[in-house]
Amino acid sequence: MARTVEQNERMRDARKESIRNAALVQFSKKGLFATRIQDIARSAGMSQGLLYHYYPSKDAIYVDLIDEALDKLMDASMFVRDMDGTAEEKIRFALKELIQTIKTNDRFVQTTRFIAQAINSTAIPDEARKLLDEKHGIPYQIMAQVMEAGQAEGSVIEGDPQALATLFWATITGLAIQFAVWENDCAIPEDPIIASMFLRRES
Amino acid sequence: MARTVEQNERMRDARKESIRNAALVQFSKKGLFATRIQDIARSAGMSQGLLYHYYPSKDAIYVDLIDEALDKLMDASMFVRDMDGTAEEKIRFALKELIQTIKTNDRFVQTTRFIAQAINSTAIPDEARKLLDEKHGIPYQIMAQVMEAGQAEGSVIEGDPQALATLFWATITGLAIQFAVWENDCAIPEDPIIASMFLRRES
DNA sequence: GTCTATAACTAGATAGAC
DNA sequence: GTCTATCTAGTTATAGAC
Repeated sequence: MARTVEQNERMRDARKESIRNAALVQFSKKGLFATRIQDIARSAGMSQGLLYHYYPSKDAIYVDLIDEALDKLMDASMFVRDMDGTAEEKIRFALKELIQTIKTNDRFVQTTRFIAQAINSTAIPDEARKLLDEKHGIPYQIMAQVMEAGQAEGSVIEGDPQALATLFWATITGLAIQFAVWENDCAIPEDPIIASMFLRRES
Repeated sequence: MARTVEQNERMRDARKESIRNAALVQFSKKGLFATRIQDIARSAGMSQGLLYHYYPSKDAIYVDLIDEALDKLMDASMFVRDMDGTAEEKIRFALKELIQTIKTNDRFVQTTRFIAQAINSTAIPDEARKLLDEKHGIPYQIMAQVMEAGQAEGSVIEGDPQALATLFWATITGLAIQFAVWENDCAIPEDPIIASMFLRRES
């Protein structure tokens, strides 16, 4: 009996994940309000009514997705911060990975687009706003720390580390949106070009 | 009598503009769907019913705003392209102006935020999509031309001019969104830092 | 021109059959 | 668990009084 219960749990989780997958695609393209609960249900292969057996409301799906997305972003930032190597290496590595991911990973692009929309909108659930306020600054702070370390080691240009971190993430976000919208019809720049913004010239 | 008619026309235009102003603020914060026609009417100091004497629908306001915004963006781009000076000077000038405008001009930031939302959404009126498809590429093309000229004159780094133009606008858009969201609580980088992405080092 | 009241519609959420 | 049918709230757009 215990096994069946456990299996049911797994089935239920899988179903919830397929709802989240469908919702992420819709939300990232259209935002919270323009996405109808019916669109999500259809796209997840179930009726509208059934969706409510897994999530109590549209907002709840949205909040779940925001939470997941922010956690991934934080984890990636912390990975970069804690990796071995110089600050310059960290910056180069992060940019290379991020640009590569933009080019190849649909899910990442959807997530970035989704977060960009959420940040850029005041019309999101209170709980989502709370999570954004709590967590979204962390990748900025981490990147500011890396920039500061780079300045100490002499590889990063002078200037406010916060401003450099803002520039870093603004550029990545901007590129991810461009790519999401224009798909293959969009020339993505090479990552060393972006890195050259932050790094001192070597002779 | 002709005078009164003319005055009425002016009054009417002024009223329409106050509607557009109110709508731009709302749309830029919340997007098309989450903005209620009542919000716009209230913010423009009139009843919901009266608004329909000036605009036939919410979509019509939206399309008017998109058209206006894209035209301004195009004009600014063409101004930069047609100004005197080297490509390097044009790039430096454009970045300086754009960053300055982000810092001081609320209307510009709202407009950028509005366009960013429109581009990043599939849920906009068909006519707005048509205008975006027609006009939004033009600033990119113009900037690509400037980058190419800069490569010819030796001031701009090597690489696909299209990709450099994408990077240029992605960075500006990203920064405008950041600033719109975090207002004063956001360190905006100096424009020469951004320029250094595109320009060769001088010894 | 301006407002209030309302019609028509959409979409989120629920109920109940299977 | 799953669906269809329904309730209900909220919003766009219109009608009609002043």
